[in-house]
Amino acid sequence: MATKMSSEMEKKMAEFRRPLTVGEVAERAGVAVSTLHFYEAEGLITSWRNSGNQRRYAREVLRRVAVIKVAQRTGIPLKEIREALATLPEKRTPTTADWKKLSARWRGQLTERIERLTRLRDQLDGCIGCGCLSVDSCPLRNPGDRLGREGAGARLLEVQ
Amino acid sequence: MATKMSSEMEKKMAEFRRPLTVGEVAERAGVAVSTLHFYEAEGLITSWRNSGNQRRYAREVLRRVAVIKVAQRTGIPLKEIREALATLPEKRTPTTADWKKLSARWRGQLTERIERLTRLRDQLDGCIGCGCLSVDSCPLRNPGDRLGREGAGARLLEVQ
DNA sequence: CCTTGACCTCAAGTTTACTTGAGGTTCTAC
DNA sequence: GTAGAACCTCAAGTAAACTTGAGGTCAAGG
Repeated sequence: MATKMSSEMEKKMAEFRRPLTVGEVAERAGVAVSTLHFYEAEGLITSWRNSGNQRRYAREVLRRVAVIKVAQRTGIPLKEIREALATLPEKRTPTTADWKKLSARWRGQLTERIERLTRLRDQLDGCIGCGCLSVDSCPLRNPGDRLGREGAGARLLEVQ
Repeated sequence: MATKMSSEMEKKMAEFRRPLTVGEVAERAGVAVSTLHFYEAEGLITSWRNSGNQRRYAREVLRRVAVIKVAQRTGIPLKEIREALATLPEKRTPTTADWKKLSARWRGQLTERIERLTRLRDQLDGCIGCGCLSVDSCPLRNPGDRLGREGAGARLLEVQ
């Protein structure tokens, strides 16, 4: 009984397993076909070819592309994304735990970015108050009260 | 008595008024000389030339460059920065109020960016919880519960 | 005076993340 | 079996924000 199923059901399962074409992946993932070509060339995703040299994708690629997009939105460059993705197992389909690791890693970076921007906004608030961005007294100009003798005003800001 | 001053004092005032060379501006502003050339070509800063065709800058340029850097850190492209700077009065040296307007404008954009990133982080948190980034159920994949019929999953995210 | 460091211009190169185009092949549906 | 959509490769283009390089001028100190 458990091994029996309707031919309808079989069809659906076959459909679910069917590999995807670039066009399908592009549409479902919301990216251009050329982007998928590009990601493949950059080693971010993989595919195999059918007899006519056309790309075929496992459904997993959809999640991968989604992850790439999310990571990008957090401001992470593709290079780093590729490195992070490289930590995923190649043999088996990545598990929940695998994806969790990536999420956690990026969450940290995202938090850092948010904090940096928030600090900047607070300082900008102060500067609205004082109307300044003054060369001598503005925290945006002179973080940590270094009075720019070394002429590193703006640069120090970037580092912080 | 009020009109008298030592020659030392006079020297200092003269020094303070003295226009700056590119090299000086570069060092004090913490940017490369080539960057200043570039900013000038882009209409972000201005200078005049001495008899030997070398650039000379008013001290005000230091504040301008600082403002540019701050704006950039909030993620605003040079194009927009140029437009914002163009609202400053050309005749007189910008006042506190003038700079305030810019700060306020950018503060808004900065806040928006922070909020966007924070939302993203919250969603990522959810996804760490569910370990997913699942095609069907993850808010990062399907914002606003649109189930991607239109295949606009990831793209919609960008817009939001 | 003369050297040396600071400047000058203009063109071209760099990085990131893709897109566009040309020229040609494959697939699908009628 | 044929039209038209979808696919292929490879080179080149794009945008942002600068940097680098070549070839030449200017200025300040000894």
